[in-house]
Amino acid sequence: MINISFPDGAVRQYEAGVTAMDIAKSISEGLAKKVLAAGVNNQVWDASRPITTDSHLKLYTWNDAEGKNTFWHSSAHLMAEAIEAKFSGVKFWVGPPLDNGFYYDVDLGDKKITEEDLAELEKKMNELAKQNNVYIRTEKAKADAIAYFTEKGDEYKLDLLQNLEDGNITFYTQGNFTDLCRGPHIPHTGFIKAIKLTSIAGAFWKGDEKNKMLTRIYGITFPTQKELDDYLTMLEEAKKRDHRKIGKELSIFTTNEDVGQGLILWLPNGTIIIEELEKLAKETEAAAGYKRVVTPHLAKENMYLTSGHLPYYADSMFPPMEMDGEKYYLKPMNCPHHHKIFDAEPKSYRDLPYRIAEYGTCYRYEQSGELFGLMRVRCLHMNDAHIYCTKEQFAQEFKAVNAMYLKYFKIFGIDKYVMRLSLHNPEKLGQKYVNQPELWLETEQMVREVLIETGTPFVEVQDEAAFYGPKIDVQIFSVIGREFTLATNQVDFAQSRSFNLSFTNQNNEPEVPLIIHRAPLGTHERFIGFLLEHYAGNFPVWLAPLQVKVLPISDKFMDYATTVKTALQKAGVRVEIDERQEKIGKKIREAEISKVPYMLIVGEKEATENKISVRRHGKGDAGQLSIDEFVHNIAEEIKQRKAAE
RNA sequence: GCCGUUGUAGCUCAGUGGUAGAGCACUUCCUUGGUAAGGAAGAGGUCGUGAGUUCAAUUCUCAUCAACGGCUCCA
Repeated sequence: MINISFPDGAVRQYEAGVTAMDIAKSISEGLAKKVLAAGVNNQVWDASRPITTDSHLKLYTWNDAEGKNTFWHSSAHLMAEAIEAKFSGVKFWVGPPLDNGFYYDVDLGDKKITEEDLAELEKKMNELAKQNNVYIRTEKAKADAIAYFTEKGDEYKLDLLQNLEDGNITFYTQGNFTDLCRGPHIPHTGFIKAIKLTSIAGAFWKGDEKNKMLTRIYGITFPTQKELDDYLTMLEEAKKRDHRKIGKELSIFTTNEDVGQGLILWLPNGTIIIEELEKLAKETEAAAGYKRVVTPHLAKENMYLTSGHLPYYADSMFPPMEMDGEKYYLKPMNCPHHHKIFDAEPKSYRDLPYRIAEYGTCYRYEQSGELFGLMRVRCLHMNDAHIYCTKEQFAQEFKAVNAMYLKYFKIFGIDKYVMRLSLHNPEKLGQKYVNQPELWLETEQMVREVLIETGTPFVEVQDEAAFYGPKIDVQIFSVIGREFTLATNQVDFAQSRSFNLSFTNQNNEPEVPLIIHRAPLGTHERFIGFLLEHYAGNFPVWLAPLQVKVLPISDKFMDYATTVKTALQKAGVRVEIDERQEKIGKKIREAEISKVPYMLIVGEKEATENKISVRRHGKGDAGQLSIDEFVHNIAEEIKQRKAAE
């Protein structure tokens, strides 16, 4: 007999060789029907795997991440079985679970899979799932496994085997499909009741673009049809918030083939948002002691050799323009220009921290396949600034920048983000990162300490630093789940040396400053793209391109509507009158659809009483106010940059 | 850049080897209406672009441009 202890502290005795499934059954049949996997001494096991020693046991169901992962991993195997049944001779790479669903990378050889095939594969999967085939775990010696896949001619699984230790090699079989797999798996395929194969995509083998491209098939499965339906509905809802869709509906931006890929044309509505953001940034930066500068979009080759951009960043730069025997580059970042400004006049320690800010226009050659609406573009406007400071001043300056983020995030109500400490990769020193190993470690530690000291939760990620130093990135997710860096706060120990920047310290000696690169509002492009999704187009009043729409009941009240409009315009409010000969219901409907925060309905009643009837977007009738009251209220709401409700 | 899909009116989308349709938007007229769509008429597209096959191409083929889903890469 062995002792099995449960999360609640209970300990019960079972025969050695008992499975988690047996134990679940001994508790209740209902529970047994839901168990997908087991946690045995903090390892995830098959619920059907015999337990032979005293153990801690957790039972995982669909409600646990471990349960879902196992479910989706098993679903990947089920899909593989269906693929093998339909396409003979395919080879499989890996099929892991994802946050939502799973994929399998396959080499289809000469064959091709199309969207139409997905429906057939789903059908086959459903058929196989209904057979309640159990997932059978077997162990093999490495030599046997190698022999097995050599005979099969499966170079992918042989490659996987290379990195596995002998004695731990497991296979799983369900129905007619056997795969090299660490597991674990759900008890049988019958748990999988609802299946949707979502897309086909190419994926480089091992994620290396030099390797062959495999076919990746994505899918998602659920224990019930309802959950699948809910998931698909949720996806549809998310698509409605997509900034590309809302951006078009609200006339925020457009693109044009003749202008070029990734080059955004900001329409008047989008430009209003840009100007409001710049106003906020300029106020905030002025208060924080930044000075503003303006620099050109171009610079000569030599500067980018000095800065390190050409050695480390050339792939992201547009090719040079030649003029009078000189090569000129469009700037991918503002920093080199700013360094020249720092260097334009001698600096003493009294001038530091020297903070210069610019809404700089940068051009980056992003590969065509990476462009994505406003989130990934080739011409971007950065909320940029550089702080030149001493080592002693660094922590305080860096903290002040972090505080600035948080202040902005509060204004915008941004609360779903991940702070990422982005570190270098020592293996890529000299290629992707400047070759100064000690300075990397030293500055990374400085940044880490600032984060710890301020109690900011963060994750550390290797190989995400800038070429000139470590950084903190604020990661956000688009509605369709893509991750982006929204804001960034970076240390640069490299460029001040390469540019020979110095200041005179208190001992009358030259000293090299540290540089902080920071962009709390990121770029206009990405920030507004994010905001469109964040607010689903329902901007707070201060940001809304049109803040008030006056809706006359009929054109008899056009004069009064004009009086109202004029009063608002005088207070700096963005206001229009709907002058069309339409019924009020239609005017309201269209104002609602265009997401104008305030609709003011004016007719007989209002005109005689010198009032307006207020309707708040998304909320409906908000009662009557005098013109003066309303003007005062909205002016205050705008001034305070009140959050969207 | 790579793999795959797509490209028809301002928008959303039908459709066809014999030079195109719907709804909404737009224009005009009627209507002057009180909190999410009043009625009628009209205008609008050489079907992304270029070549090829064909008596004939928007439809088939190829190339190219762009968008979308991923991969790789990154604010």
